[in-house]
Formats: sequence, C-alpha cells, structure tokens
Amino acid sequence: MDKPNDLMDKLVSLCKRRGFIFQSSEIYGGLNGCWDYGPLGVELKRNVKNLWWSDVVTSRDDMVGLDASVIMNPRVWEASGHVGGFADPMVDCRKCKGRFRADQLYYAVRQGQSRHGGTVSVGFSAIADKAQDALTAMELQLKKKGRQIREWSSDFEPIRYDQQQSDQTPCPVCGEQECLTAPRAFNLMLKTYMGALEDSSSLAYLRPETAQGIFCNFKNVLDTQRLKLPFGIAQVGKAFRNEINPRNYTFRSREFEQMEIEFFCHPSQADQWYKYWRQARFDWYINLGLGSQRLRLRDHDKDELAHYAANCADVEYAFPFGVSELEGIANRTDFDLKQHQECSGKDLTYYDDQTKERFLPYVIEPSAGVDRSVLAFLCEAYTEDEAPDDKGNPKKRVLMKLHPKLAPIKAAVFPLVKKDGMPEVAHKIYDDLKKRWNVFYDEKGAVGRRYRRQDEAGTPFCITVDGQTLQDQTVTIRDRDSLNQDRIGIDKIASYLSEHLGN
RNA sequence: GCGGGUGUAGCUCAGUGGUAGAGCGCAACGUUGCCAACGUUGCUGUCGUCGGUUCGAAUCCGAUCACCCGCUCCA
Repeated sequence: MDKPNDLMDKLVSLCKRRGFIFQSSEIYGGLNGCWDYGPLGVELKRNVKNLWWSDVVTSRDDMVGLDASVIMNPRVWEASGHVGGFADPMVDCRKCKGRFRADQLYYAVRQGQSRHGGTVSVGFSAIADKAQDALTAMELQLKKKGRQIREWSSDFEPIRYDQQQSDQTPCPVCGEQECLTAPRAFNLMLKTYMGALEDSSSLAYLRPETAQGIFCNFKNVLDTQRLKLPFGIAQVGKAFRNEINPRNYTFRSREFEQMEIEFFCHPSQADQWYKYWRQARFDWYINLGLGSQRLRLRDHDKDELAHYAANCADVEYAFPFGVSELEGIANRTDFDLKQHQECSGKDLTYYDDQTKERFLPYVIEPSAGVDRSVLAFLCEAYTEDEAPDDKGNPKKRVLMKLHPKLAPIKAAVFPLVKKDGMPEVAHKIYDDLKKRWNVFYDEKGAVGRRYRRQDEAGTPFCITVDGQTLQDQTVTIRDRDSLNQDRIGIDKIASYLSEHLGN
C-alpha cells in the first residue's frame, strides 16, 4: 500500500508526463495556486463539464443555462456579503505563532488591589463565539490569578479584539503579553481596475463564485423564458479567491472553475428539493466512477451552517491528502434574492398566477468545483497492476481507469506493424471514427509500447489492424482494464464503441 | 502566515569547490510481429531565479520563487 503522498507524487508525475496538468507559467518558476490543463487534461475537464451540463441542463425541462461575466458591478459583492464577510481579519501571536479570527478573540482588562497594596491591571483573553462565553472563560482564568489579588475593583466586560485592540491582551494560547499583531484583513476577493484610471472609483472584483451572476439574472431569466417555479439556472465558469494557503495540487487553487445550480422553488417545497438535489448530486459522482467507499455525503451540523443556510450537505472524497469537499448542496432560503432586492431596490419576487401568491423563492444551491472533481477522478483512476510482457513475465503496469465517458481519448487505432498496407487500413478507420469521437492514431514502434502509453492516458479501447484484417476485414479491440481482445468487423467498430462508451 | 523538507534532461534521481551524469522516456533507421522487445544512431540542461564568496560554484552563503509535509486557515 502506498503512503498517501506517494500516490499524489506519482499522479502529479503522470499528469505532467502525459500532458494532463502543468504548473502555470512554469518556465518563469510557476505561480502559486494556478495550474494549466494540457492536451489530455483539457479533454478530461471538458468531458466533466459537458456531462454535468447535459445531465443538469439539456436533459431536463426545469433547468436553463447562463453565462454571466466574471467582473460584475462591485455592489453585487456588497449585497452578497463578500466585501464585508469574505474578509476575516486575523490576529497572529508573534510568540507561539498561533492565528485567530479577530472577531472570535475577546479581551478584557480589570483593575485590582494586590496583596501588597498596589493597584494592578490584569489582561484576559479568550476565544469564543459570544461575549458571554468569553466572560465564562475569563472568570475561570480570574480565579487562578485571583490568588495574588486582594480585591477586584472594576467590572469585567469582554471586548472583541477587532473592535478595539489592547497591548494588554495576552495571547489566548500561550498567555504571552504584547505579542499579538493588529487584526489584518485577508480579503479573499481578487481586485482589479476597470478602465484606464486606477482609483477607488474603478475598483472591481473578479468573482469569488459564479452564483451571484445567477441571482442577478433571476428576473431576466424569469421574464424571458416563460418559466414557472420550480426551475433552476445553471452556470459553469471561472472564479477567483485569494486562498491564504493554496495546497494539495489543484485542489485549492486561486483560479478555479465552478459548476453551480441555483434551483428556485416555493419556500414550502424547499426542503423536498434540497433532499432531491442532495441525493442526485451524490449519485452523479458515483455513476461516473467515484467509488462509494471513497465518496461520502456529509450533512452539516446545525452549528456548522453558514448564516444564510437552512441546510447543507457536502459531497466529500477521500483524497490521498485527506477527506475534502467536492460539492456543497445548500438550502440558501431566500437570503440571496432578499439581499439583492434590498441592495438593488428592484422587485425580485415571483407571482404565482394560480395561487395569486407573491413571494421570494427559496433557493437550493448545488455548488461543485470542476477542478476538484477532475482531481478526484484522476486520483480514483490511478491504478498499478501487472501485465505480462512479450515473454509472458509479469510487469508493472500503470493505467488510468477513467470512466469511458470521461476518458480524454476514446480509442486509439494502430496498425500492428508499419507495413503490408496495415497503416493505410488503420488510418482509414481512424479518419472515420474521428468524425464522432476523439480518437488517436499511432503507428510508431512496438505495439505493446503503444498499448501501455494509452493505458496511462486512460484510453479505454485500442483498435489494432493486423494481418488477418487484410484477409477478412476484422480488427481486434483491446479493453484497457481487462486486456481482453474482441475481434470484430471493421463495419462494427462504431456500434461497438457507441455501446461501450455509452454515447 | 509559521516551522521543516525539496528544487539537476520530458519523468525518476546520482553528483560535497575543478570538463554536467545514469535509468526510463523521446526521435530516426533496421529487425521483429499483440502487450513498455532487440540492435544501431541521435536529441534533450539558463543545475528553480537573482545576488554574494572564490582563480573557479550544481556544490558554500544570502535573498527570492515554486512544490511537498506539519501547524494555521478555508465567507
């Protein structure tokens, strides 16, 4: 069994070697948190996005698509809460290197008479969600320090560190005085400037999520598409976040791609639709080959829920580096539409002609990370097994067991040898298949080597033209995973692939 | 952001101050003819980057960038 990191190292190496994923701007030393998809990677990623689109948009009659701009009016991000809420000011301890959210760090200073008669002031600190919890924690501390204090002279009121700092605030972990930094904002939105002048009036943001483009177009879609509730709007697109610490290959990138659905429904139906999407999205990954042992659906605890969510579940995958989120499905209630209605001053309510009811729809949001899905599919696909070499001795083989629907190359066509008219026949087959699928032609070197190369690319089928082909117009089709070969007529190749690829 | 590690060919890595290497891969030709075959030939490098020490730096020092691990963080 590989150590977790071994598997990631091998996968990273294979992805580079075969052209799935490269580091961004590699010749300049790379760029933290940014990655490029190579010729095979872009096919895989497009397959993921196209399958998602056809499964949640074009094959349904209650879904439509959208492609909103990356840069939106900055007021959008005030309404969504990203300008204020996306930035959590952090406080660092210079001594013990601890880091705390400033809004969770409370402090209090209290005067007291010491046993020797002098007046002392003692600082307290605690990490807590509420001032009351901080007070409780500080009173415990007070009892310990109280031994040297004869009498406390003032009241005790915890103050949030981000509202008023004090040098007397000790570090809540190591207790050291005068070691905390001022709260520093980590704004997770990338800024840019629209127009030639770089001043505050031209400040704009690269969207941190695609969702707001959907909410802002809710009324447009409703007014133009003759839709009735419940219905959803789907969007695939790039989003940007200043992640404090990009890590784990493409998993936490600063530029990434999302696949998001906002499904609008009557508030009374929200829970039912939440449960529907929660299951539907989980099943989607399983059907594309993510093993159910490594995939899990985790419901958030009530105290874990964001302020806007009534319910939330994460689709999580057990990556080699840990269990991490691929997609979150949330019941966002009417929070977003309400915010935009207030901030824009535009009516975003829905009127139901039959019930004569006017209301703000509730929203179920299945929000998935494209790059995270791709990485999970790659991790799941990486396989080492043994296959016999030309002398029948078992040899290590590396293959990517990608689901055929995801495989960048659907089939490779080879002449067994580069002579006797085999290349011509093989190339004709290749030309025909290319009209319908992404297929690959290779006539160089030993056929075994060509098979193995396709194994690493995740190509599910290899079609080989041999001496017998020239006699009876049949070819062999080799299965990537089992190594089994079927012999079929050239005229049956397309239907064979169609059946086994599922399209 | 903190601490530790790593950075040399497409990949994996050797190379502790004196002419940049190996295996695999890749390309060409020939042989072979169904699973990384054999032979011959060939290609591949700002030794991550910048600066310093030195007669001389892949090697020593400093800075910086990137990746990995552990903390931290992840509306």
